[in-house]
Amino acid sequence: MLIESYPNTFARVGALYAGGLPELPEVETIARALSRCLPGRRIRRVHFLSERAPAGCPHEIASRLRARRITRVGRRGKFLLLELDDGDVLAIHLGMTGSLRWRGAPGPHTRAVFDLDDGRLLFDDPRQFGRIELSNNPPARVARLGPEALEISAHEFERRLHQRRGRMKALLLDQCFLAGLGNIYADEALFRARIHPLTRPSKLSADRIRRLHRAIRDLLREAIAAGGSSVSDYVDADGRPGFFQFAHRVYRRTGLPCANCGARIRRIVVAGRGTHYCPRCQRP
DNA sequence: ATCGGTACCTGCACGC
DNA sequence: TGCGTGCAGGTACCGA
Repeated sequence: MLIESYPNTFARVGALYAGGLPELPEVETIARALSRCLPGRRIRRVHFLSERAPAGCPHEIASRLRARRITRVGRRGKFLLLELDDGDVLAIHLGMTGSLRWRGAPGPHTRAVFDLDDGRLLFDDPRQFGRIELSNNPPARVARLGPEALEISAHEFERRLHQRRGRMKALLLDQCFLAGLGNIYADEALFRARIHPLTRPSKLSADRIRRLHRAIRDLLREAIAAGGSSVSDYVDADGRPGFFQFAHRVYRRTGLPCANCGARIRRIVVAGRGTHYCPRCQRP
């Protein structure tokens, strides 16, 4: 989430935790916002406030970044990519609670400060799952990502599914299989496609797979549209009504009635993650 | 090779 | 009231 006033947003019903997990739509929204202000700017100085944030030696990264110009901002999966004028790429992963702020003051959870020739970018991350990595080509973690969730064709999606044998929920979370989905959108996509999270890919009909492919695409597009609209003036983008409502048909709605059939939403653990589904709409 | 489980981390909800 | 405990999850890593 790109936010201007950290404490303000943080106080907002814990939105950062309940629904602000940075998945593909959030990172895409941030990338679009940053691509309007970062390209062309030069990095004056980088300061890491946590040893954990940088993937590698913080002093070396800061030194290599000094005086570099940012040429382009992109996204790959959940990675934010800042391309530099010397060909290096700064890959930022927001982890679970990471956020970026433009032109604010450091707060209690600020882990990195990027002073630019005009402006300042802050990296906040309370739980410190986020990472900042600098490399002269796509980092290994980025290179081994699967196809983009929004770009894969239905045919390719089906082909890759048939190569795997795990549970559908675990598969959707696997970034090597498909890049961009997190726990929220995995649950929501399976609900839309009426697929039980424990289903194995070999049990799915071609029609069901096509429905899942479409569900993922529609879900992510809707989420980006919602995020994008509220972030057009990202500077005070700390209120985005409508976004989280749409996202939560099953996610963290345990015990509440299914919007489709009224059955109570159930919660199980799959691949170590809380997994929410409708026992009636999503039969095994 | 592939899969499932665990560690990392910290704010918060909950119970005694 | 205050403290301890468990939970949340993206990714790396480990062992089977």
